[in-house]
Amino acid sequence: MTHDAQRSFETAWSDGRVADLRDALAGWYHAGHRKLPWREDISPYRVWLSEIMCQQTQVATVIPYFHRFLSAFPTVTDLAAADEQDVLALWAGLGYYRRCRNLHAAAKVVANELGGVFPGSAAELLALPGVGRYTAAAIASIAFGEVAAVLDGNVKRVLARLDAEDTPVNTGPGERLQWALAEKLVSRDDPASHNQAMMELGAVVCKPGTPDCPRCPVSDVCAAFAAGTPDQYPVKKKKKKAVAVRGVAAVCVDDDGRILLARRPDDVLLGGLWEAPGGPVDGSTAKDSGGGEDDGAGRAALTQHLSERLGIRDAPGAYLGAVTHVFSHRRLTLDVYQLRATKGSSRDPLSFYTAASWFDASALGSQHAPLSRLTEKVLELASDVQVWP
DNA sequence: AAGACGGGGAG
DNA sequence: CTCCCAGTCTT
Repeated sequence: MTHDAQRSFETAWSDGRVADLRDALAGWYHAGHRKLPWREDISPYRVWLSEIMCQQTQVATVIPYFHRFLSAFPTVTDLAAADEQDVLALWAGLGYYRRCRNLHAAAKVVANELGGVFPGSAAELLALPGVGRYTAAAIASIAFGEVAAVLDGNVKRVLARLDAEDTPVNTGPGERLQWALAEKLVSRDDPASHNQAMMELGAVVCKPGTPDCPRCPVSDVCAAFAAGTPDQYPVKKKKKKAVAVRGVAAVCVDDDGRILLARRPDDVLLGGLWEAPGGPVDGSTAKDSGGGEDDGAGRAALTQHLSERLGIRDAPGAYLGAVTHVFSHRRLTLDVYQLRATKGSSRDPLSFYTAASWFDASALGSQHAPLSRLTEKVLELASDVQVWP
């Protein structure tokens, strides 16, 4: 932060204002808060699992996944011993699949190198894969009572409004300013409740758009409320829009109703998941990359991908239609073709996929093959046009 | 500093 | 449509 920002920051947060904030926040939180599964039977394992799942994911989305994981893997040792494909299959649909592989890797570290006991400090937790500054502080404070501040999307919004901060929160200077303020404000007596209260406040009162200031316990120490401009915070630098891209995929079903799927490599989009084989169509880099129709470019790209990636040299058959899917940084139009089953087409070494296998199409969900929502859309399209019964 | 990385909910 | 969500990692 700049020297001026540092000085105004110190001036703005007198000991009295800090104490008022902590007390009002604690009183509000203890008077009633959401009952969340990971707030009961607190253990490092449960807190860690919930924090990883909650990264960039809404609480309501996480809850059913949290229950399924705990049921399948009651302890970190159980998780460490599981097959990674089975862990991914339970994670399927939650997104950001790197989180899942990091989760599994961290479980192995804890189980195999640390005797099944989680590190007891934020500094040590930070060394686990998938655990950054936020998550390390969350686990350390909630599970171990360490005085370590958290800064997530909720807290950023709360702090930006408390200080009417004009520095964009999604920039280096803005982040440094906010971490410093969060560390200054965190309660020395009960950091676990303080951190959860800050996030709870952001989630249920100090919401994006129009906050519910009349119900806010800390409005009397809030600069944005005093100025009547809470809706103007947090200030953010605009993100770039997702660019449109085009792809092709083949639905290949044999006479026994089994479908050919291939597993994507780890270090790519949707890494480790299975899909109907295909790949990108290198179109013009113009705004509209085309797609959504049966054309020569799509057929040529699919023919090449099937040959290079799987050693399949048959040409695509009927055009089944298109599915669209939006990622955070890509807007994909995927053209789907049928492919005549070619049993025993000898397979060259896989160049992109890490595996290829036939799956019983009527029981895909129970075969431990993790599928993305995109692939589910492809299978749904094929089912709609009755590629298989 | 900027981009990659999913999917769904809310307005 | 847009924005956002109990962020982390790589380049």
